[in-house]
Amino acid sequence: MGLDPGRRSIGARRNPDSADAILDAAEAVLVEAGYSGFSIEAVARRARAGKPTIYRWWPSKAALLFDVYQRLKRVDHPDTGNLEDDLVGFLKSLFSHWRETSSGSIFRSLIAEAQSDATVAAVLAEYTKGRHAHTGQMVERAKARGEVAADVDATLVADLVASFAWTHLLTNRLDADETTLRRAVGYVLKGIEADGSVDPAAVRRGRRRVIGRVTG
Amino acid sequence: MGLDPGRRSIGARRNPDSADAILDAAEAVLVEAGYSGFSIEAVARRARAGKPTIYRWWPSKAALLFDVYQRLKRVDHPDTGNLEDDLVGFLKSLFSHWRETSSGSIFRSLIAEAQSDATVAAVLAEYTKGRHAHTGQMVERAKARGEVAADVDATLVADLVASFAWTHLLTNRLDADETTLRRAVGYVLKGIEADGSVDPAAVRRGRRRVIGRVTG
DNA sequence: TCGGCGAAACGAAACGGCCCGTTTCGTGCG
DNA sequence: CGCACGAAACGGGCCGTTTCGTTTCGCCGA
Repeated sequence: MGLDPGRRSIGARRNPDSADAILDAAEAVLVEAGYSGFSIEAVARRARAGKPTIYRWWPSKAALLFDVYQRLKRVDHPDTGNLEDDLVGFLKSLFSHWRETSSGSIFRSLIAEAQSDATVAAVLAEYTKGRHAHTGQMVERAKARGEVAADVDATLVADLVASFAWTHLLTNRLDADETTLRRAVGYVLKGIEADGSVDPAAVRRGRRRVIGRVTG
Repeated sequence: MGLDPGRRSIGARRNPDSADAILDAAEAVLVEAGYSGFSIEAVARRARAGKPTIYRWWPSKAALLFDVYQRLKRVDHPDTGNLEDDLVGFLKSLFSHWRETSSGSIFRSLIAEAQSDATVAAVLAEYTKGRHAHTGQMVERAKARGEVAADVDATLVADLVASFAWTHLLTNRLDADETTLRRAVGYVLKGIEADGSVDPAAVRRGRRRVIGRVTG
């Protein structure tokens, strides 16, 4: 990960469970006081630990955040044999995971931190790249089934779906119901014209009418 | 907006251009030092102004940020008569606007700030709600043209497109070329099965049946 | 028309408070 | 002994507020 390089290095004699206590405290502080109240000093106070101890194990606030986030393991998403169900299930469980554990707050904080710390941004970029690849596998499986065309950009589809999740996390809209999630995924997979109920002539008419009404 | 309530109130005698100088300084500090270097004291130093002057006019750092952002007017997007072109043009000009002015840095900072300040989050939510409505108008126009079904959720489409823009801003990926933007918009409008030659039977097999679509 | 007065906004400086990241010191344990 | 630890304190920065003396106008009476 690159954010906690020297951790558990060879020379380290011991680390009883103070590290775990610190991670516990960090999570608690983050949940109770929010990102604005999340400081190394606050974590140290809560863990009854010294600041130098924290700095010995984590080089930055973000590294600590990242470790806290990764402690909360995420459920792996089953292969339903159908891309839409795969993606809806993914969003559903991700939303509830973010809502019902402290993961949501922590990940929000990580994204915020990345906006003011380039090294965090780099780590976050690498992490999300991996996540996108993972989500993209759902599309790849659909390709293998012949469900979608082989030239579909799986990463881009993952990007669209993950982007939807990110902004809903960042703007306190994790309460979207399954119908909305399914509709959103449906748009990406089948488009908004999917059932062909639209008069093609009208569409063609609309496309030709390009002139005029510029400034809006 | 609610973030700068007393500004230019009746009793205010004058505000020569110190306010503008402060906004200029704020923008400059943000561009040169980034969000992490953006502090009221730094802005005051740069503007050769006193901190109380800044606090007299803006109640918080975020309010100042918001004013700086709104000073940079955005081009209104022309009606091309075609939804795909409307949305691609929207993304293209938004990306270049974020890339080539300081708007990108500022908006990133606003989003980050919203993660630790609830009042900022509320203002940002209202702002983006309005932006979504604006983007949704493109879909509504397409409905009026008969280009898309009348029961399409215009806000949700706007949400998908804007989410894509947000995450690309937040993860330093504003360099997407027009092909990628067009492909992303194409997925949302026409689905991922539209751009390739795929066996329709296989598609239908994988697809869930859509029932009861109401036509306009 | 003009001069002066006072209110309001200003720049500068300093306040207590919090947090940063680091250093020092005494303790406990292998 | 050697090392990790908790605790305390370091200088530095920014927070939001207060105080102080100055400047800039609007108002009003001469």
